Amino acid sequence: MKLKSHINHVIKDAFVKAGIEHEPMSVSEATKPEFGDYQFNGAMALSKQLKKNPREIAQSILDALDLTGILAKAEIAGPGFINLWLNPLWIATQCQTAVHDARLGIEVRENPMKVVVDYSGPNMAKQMHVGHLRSTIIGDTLANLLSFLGDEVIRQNHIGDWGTQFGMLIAYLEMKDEDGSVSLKDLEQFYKDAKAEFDANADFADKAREYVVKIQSGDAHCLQLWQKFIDISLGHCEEVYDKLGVNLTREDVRAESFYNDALPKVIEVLDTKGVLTQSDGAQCVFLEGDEIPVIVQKGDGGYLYATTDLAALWYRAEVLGAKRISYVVDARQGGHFKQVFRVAKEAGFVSEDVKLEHIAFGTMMDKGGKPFKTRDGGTVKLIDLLDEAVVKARETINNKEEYSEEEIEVLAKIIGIGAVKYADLAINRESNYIFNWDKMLSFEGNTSLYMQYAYARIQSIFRKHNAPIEGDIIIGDALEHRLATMLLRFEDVLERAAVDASPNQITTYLYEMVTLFMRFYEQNPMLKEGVDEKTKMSRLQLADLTAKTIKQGLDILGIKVVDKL
RNA sequence: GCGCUUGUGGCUCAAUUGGAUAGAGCAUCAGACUUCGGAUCUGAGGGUUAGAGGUUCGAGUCCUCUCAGGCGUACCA
Repeated sequence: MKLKSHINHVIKDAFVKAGIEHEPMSVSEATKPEFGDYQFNGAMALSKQLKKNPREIAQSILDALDLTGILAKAEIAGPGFINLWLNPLWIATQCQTAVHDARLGIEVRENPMKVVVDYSGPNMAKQMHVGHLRSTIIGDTLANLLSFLGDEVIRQNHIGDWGTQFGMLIAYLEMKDEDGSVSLKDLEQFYKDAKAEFDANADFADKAREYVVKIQSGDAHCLQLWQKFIDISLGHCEEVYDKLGVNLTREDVRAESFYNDALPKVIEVLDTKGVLTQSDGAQCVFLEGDEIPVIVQKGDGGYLYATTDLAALWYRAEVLGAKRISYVVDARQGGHFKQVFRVAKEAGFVSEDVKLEHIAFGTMMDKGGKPFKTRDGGTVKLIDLLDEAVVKARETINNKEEYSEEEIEVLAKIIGIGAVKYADLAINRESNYIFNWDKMLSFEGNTSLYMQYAYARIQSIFRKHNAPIEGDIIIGDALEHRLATMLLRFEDVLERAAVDASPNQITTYLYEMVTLFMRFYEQNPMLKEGVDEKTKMSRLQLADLTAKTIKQGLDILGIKVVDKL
């Protein structure tokens, strides 16, 4: 239900009827229940242009307003606000439709867009660490969201599988002379060992350097070793994706190496366009207003990540045909993307109508506000963090005796992983994020468990009711009115979150909606004695729509729900 | 130095993109239980939105300056 847009239409009609030729601004949700459900603030903005008192303008809009359909009441307040009340009958009908619809009344986009979402992007030489968490889950949420709304989403995992370090790594893998399944269990250790060998053994170091060249020139033996290494390393990532419940597969991988052959072509195109400048031996693109150039080829002929990114942009725009390309990458790379995007457009790798965006996010911090590290100062492996989350989640489960060991295992996974994801997605992605176990595993406040609890409670009511639910939704009191309106806002919230690529708009909405439900639930009994059948059925359906909205919302965030906690 | 970015109750975060009296949770204090699962709900106190100017009907939000933090800053990604 595009609620806002429906109300905007009513306003627009009033504008036409009142003879106001300006395009009305959009209505917004009322800031307080006393001010109705929605408010229109456009009268003040128009007052200068029309050279009229804002209250007079508001009055003329009000006089022309159709109060027979969506809207039931409208009032002028303050300097010229128009407060709008929705028609309870209309709300009820819409909720009724939504609760019986698999998509909860949310339309599939009429004009789907082809969108590339670039996220996760682990380095194959290392194990995934906490720094990859945010990119992976924010990107996955964005992809889920756009795809739910009807866009054609192409997930891209731009893994780092190319570069000088791989010469050393495969030379070491060869030296170990085994299939890698043992030695590559811990990539961190493997890297350290290889480096130690590199520093201590001159022959090995020579071989490592030789292997770098050999991989790049397509030597079969070295490529085979390299492939084996990448397969095992990627397998580690997939284990993490699996635990996280992230929708990334091998088909989504377009590694750095994938663009290798296109790199000379990138330079050639830049040269043809005449934007290439040689500076200190390197091939550079100088952008107007920027002091630092984009270096696309090193003095020794090697290519850089800007070159690969340009090739990737070309591939995504021209081959894949994307009209929106979203990079979910750490905010610290803002400068890099700003430059690369400019070069891509100026050199024509990407046409003007393609939207390029850097979905930046802040760094993960510990409780003290410092970068998140292990006790001895090392990076925290993502897999360890997730395993710890499951262990901690298990501790929060009450009444363990009611469940089998297997059930507890499943529950702990859903709760633990869900908590980690929700806590991250619930804050504005651009600010730094303070990681706090106690907070994320709490049942209070804007946490995944509060949502889970509400969901489970509703399911519990249905188990108890255990009979068909029929009849109409009837908006009985102010609280039901607010809850129903809130439920109908879901699509507007999703649309907005999609435009801004900000998952926290979804979590904020879910939290407010669930809070409203909890209040409704305290005040409006369903199965208790003395509730007449019609009211009971109506309330059960509101509860049902609430549960379905929670489930759908969490599903977009990549979080599962459970019927029993 | 230059550039980007952030600054909101003790703490962690919101604020519908310029709208009404800046909202939540935690913590503190006070209430509601023979519970449709109290892992809940109700209420109270706590704010000059870092500071100073400006723009306008209206500013946490936009502009300028100051202060404080974070990040980036030529051949790593």
